[in-house]
Amino acid sequence: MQLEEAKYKFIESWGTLGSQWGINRTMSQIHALLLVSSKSLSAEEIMSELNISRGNVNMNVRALMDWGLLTKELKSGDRKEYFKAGKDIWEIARKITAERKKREIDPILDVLSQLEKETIESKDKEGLETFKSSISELNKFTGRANDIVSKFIRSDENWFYKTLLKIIK
Amino acid sequence: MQLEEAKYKFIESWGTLGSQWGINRTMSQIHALLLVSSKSLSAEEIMSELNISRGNVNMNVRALMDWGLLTKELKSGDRKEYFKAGKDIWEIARKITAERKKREIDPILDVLSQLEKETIESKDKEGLETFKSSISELNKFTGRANDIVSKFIRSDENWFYKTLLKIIK
DNA sequence: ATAAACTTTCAGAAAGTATTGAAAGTTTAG
DNA sequence: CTAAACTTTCAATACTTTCTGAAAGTTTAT
Repeated sequence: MQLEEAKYKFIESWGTLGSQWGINRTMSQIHALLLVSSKSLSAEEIMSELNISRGNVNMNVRALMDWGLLTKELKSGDRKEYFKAGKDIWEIARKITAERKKREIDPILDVLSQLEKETIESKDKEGLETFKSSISELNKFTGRANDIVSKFIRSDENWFYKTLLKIIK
Repeated sequence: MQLEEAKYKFIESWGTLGSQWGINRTMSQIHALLLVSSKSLSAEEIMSELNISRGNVNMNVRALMDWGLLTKELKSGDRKEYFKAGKDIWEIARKITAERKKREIDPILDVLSQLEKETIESKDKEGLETFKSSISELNKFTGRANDIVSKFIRSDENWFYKTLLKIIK
């Protein structure tokens, strides 16, 4: 298989994965492209590699920089901006996790804790009890999940390996 | 706050969470509704609680049953079908995890392992090396994540608590 | 057997998201 | 200063996903 074909396959799959995760397809594809590329690429090059418009490249490259997954690189004697992806998978994983925690876990935890504090009234005693206990269970679970995730975000690779050993036992 | 209002808030947030996860909003809302409900509900009741159509209820209730999150219940002397959500959060988490692993991790692992086995050719030696090492790192990482997830899916609540203690230390 | 009570299906409509491309904005070299 | 080289923005458009509702299908009681 030729390198170009292999890259294409990978970019394709990574894009699909991203879209299942609520991350836009193009954003994942740009990330994938830069992840397996040995050199940084200009907007122009990304456009032609992925057959997408200038505007689309610009938007998604900015989003990827917000996530901390891409950095700009300026080459001397060239006015173009070049983009480069960090290659450390653990760091990538931590950054994606951090961003997703912020978007997904934090808001639901807010709602759950707020609902748990709230005094809720109802004539339907059984319904009230079910509601309260469901919310309380969910809150407990989500809180724990959040603790693990937070720990992971702050961790280094080494910690992860050690923990992994403990888990797999 | 009245129970109805609290329920509505919860259903709303849960639906939003779901849609960020690539799970359809209505599906998450139906699940949320049944999760905090003390009694099982008919299609009719779900329709009017969530203001959605008969067809929509039917489709999503079936999807939820496929995920193993809902069960049908038949009441004697009544021809309607009633639906009921499992209340055990750990079990819910395991089921959702299993379903997502199947949809998300397994396919990408397939692609990654296939690409890693493949003999890839290119004149661009540096590009080739970067590609191979990225794929290999990703494959290692994804494989490990998969092991943890698989373990979790097969685990019971007890195992989870113990592991959690080890992780948090 | 059949009609009432219910469930399922699915084509078209509506809603939600992503993409384009051209115009506006910015930076830099000379 | 200004023109060329680039980046950013955003309204219009294309694409994707979800939802509706009416028709078709199924089951059950009599």
